Amino acid sequence: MIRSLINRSLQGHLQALIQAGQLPDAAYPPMQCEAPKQPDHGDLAVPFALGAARIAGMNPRALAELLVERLRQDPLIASVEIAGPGFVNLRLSPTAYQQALNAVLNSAGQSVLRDAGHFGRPSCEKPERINVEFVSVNPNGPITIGSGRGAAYGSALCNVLQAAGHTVHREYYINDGVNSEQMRQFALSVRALKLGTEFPEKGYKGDYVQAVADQIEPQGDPDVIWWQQEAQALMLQRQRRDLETFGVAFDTWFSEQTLHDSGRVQACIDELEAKGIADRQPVRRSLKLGKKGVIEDVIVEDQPVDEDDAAGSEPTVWLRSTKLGDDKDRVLRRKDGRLTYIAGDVAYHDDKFNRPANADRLITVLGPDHHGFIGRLNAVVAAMQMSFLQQDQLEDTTKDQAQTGEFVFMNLPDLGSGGELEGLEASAQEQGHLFVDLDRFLIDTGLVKLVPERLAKLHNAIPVKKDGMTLWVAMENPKNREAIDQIQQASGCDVRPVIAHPTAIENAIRKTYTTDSEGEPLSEIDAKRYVSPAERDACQAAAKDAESKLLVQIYQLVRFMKDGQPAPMRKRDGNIYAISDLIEEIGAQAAPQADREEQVRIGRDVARFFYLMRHHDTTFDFDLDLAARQSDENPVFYVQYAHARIEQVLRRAREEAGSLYPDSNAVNGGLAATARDLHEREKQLLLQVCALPDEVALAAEDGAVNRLTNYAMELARAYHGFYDTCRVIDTDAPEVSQQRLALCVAARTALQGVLELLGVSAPLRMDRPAAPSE
RNA sequence: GCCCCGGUAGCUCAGUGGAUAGAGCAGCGGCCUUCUAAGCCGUUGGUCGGAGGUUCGAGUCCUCUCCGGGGCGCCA
Repeated sequence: MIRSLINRSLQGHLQALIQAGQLPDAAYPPMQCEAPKQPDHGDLAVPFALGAARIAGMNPRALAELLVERLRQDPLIASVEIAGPGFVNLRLSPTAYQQALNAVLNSAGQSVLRDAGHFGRPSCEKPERINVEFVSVNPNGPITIGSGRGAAYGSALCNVLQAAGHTVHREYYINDGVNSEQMRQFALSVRALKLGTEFPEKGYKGDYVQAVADQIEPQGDPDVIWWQQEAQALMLQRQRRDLETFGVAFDTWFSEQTLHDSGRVQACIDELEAKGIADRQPVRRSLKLGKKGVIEDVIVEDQPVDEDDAAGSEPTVWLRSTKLGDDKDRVLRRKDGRLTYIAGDVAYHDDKFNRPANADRLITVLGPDHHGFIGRLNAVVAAMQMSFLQQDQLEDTTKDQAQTGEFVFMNLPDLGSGGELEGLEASAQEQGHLFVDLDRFLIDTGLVKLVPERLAKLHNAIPVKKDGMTLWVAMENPKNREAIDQIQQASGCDVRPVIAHPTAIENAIRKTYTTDSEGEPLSEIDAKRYVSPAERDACQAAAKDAESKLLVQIYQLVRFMKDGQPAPMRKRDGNIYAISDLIEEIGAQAAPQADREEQVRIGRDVARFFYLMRHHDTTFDFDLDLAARQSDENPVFYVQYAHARIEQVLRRAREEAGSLYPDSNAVNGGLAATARDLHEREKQLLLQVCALPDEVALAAEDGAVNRLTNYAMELARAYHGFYDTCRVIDTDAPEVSQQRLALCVAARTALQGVLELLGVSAPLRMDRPAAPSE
């Protein structure tokens, strides 16, 4: 935040130098400052001259000289010097610190999650609606300490994305499909325990199964499905409660079975077949991958057609996911008619994109055992988003289109601005086609791509005539009634929505109005999985597009360590280690004297913080002994203690020196009134406080939530250092005292902010642990 | 066979292409009659697994390689 203040100023200086002709006008990298590694290098360092020297054709030090000359006049900067090969090191003026501090104080008492004006929220260049799915385990057991990592990571990721300015939807997918074998086994286990019938061979054991059985009261003799639904409902209840205790809440608990019940799954399979991306050919393709995912070969295996089955059953329906980059084709419907898990996934992802408040982007958080899912999920999204293929027809279209003269075009925002679009418009009009500019209709053009009638006809849509004209609208989301009505009203035409992949249509248009070749012919390997170059291009475009719409975040394994040894994931009594057990154990050991509620709070704080300490895509050892230790080594307490210390100081200030600290407004005003050179520790603390929005932005950018635990520790360190050196409450020096109180409030604001994002509490006080008796 | 992750101080790990690679713990030595010592300060400790390459500059990017951890091969 303080950096963006300076960065703005730096950019201004750069522009001024260019305008004054002191620097050649060229494409320089942005001039930005960074935190120097060594404190004696100043408050901030600007490495700009190093990178820009070559572009400007000057040596770095000479360029740095130019900068220094201007920077000396900047009121935010106290001193400047050139160091090393061409670094410009800055020391900030009291004014700069003051401005920064006041900006932070304005956020005191606010929530970084809910208050958009909070200083810790970076400015978001492109706010998106993001659906984040996480945890999503089968409802046949409690949330384990393994999935605990996904729960902690997913929930913190959501917080970070939200603070970064996005609209986040937290979602849990319930794998409650009635034809799931695992769930059937679970139901049978519960029934056996309840009725004393024979226990299934692959049954589920453990106290929690018994607990579920105890709660079920069967009337009459219900079937297995009934048992399954009862059992999973109860298990889900437990999961939900445990997750809540762990500080994890969802906006939507989405049931897989509802997709089957409503027929959506079957409808999606039909749609995929109509598109030509799924079929019933008795073959399966798989990709032979070499290093770096290069496709070395496509293996086509014939699938046996069993004569005996032929009578009553239908052929297997295959999703040709190899066309979309997955390493093998996937079964959507088995020949006995059962729908596969992936078939449900197709409908589920389709649903996520087609809700009233649909998502721009999906993030799915999965565990290490789901690593192989990335390719198939991407294929699933690509398949549903892509246009109807029917390869031979598509080829046809591109050849014949130019002669039909039956096009209606609408503005195609994806084609970009300027010449290219105007060129298309001109050539369309030359040939007597109508070009409709959506901007004139004031419609959200992001929803609408374009309308080539003949192409649309091939997409199985039915024409409607009005004044001899039909408007075919190719949309990414053809179920958006609101948008369709809007277009209908604005254009005065009948509107037919068509689902179509924008890139495929864009290519078709290009081919019609340019003399470009029809693309590279199929390579020998590609000929084994694609019918035509057009199909290849459409599939690859769809797969690439899917990659930008679905981000799969895989978190790596956690190893729990006890006494320096890996601890088993089961407890001694054979029960699964649940996240609730972990919370209770840590709480009980770390605070044996506290009441239960307090122990749960402590257990949750420690567990969450520990899970989040390492990058999610890295295996890490969860040190159970350290987690349960109530000492200086435990980083959670180190951070929380900093907050408790601040609270203590502020309490004391109110009690003992009320004149210094009548209310927070006075602290604010008192600070603005005075300017003095800050103590080195004060500067370090304030700089650290001001780094919060930068950290949030970086964490949101690549999902690296662990940055914030590091930040929290550094911030706490800065505060502890300040606290030990700088006396806050001092009635003999009221002005300094007030400034330091303000600094405390600022530090508290940042600490509360980062802890809120991590889902860890900020305690008002922490009593010293009793000294171990000798 | 392929994919993902890791290899940095004795241990656990930080380290957006930039200056002399940093913390914590462990070791050693200091600091409580002043806001909570769950704290602070000083100090010891390094061929960043190895080899090439990219460039003004590489722990960071690319290629190859060695050693660990995990995963995948119509089960969801």
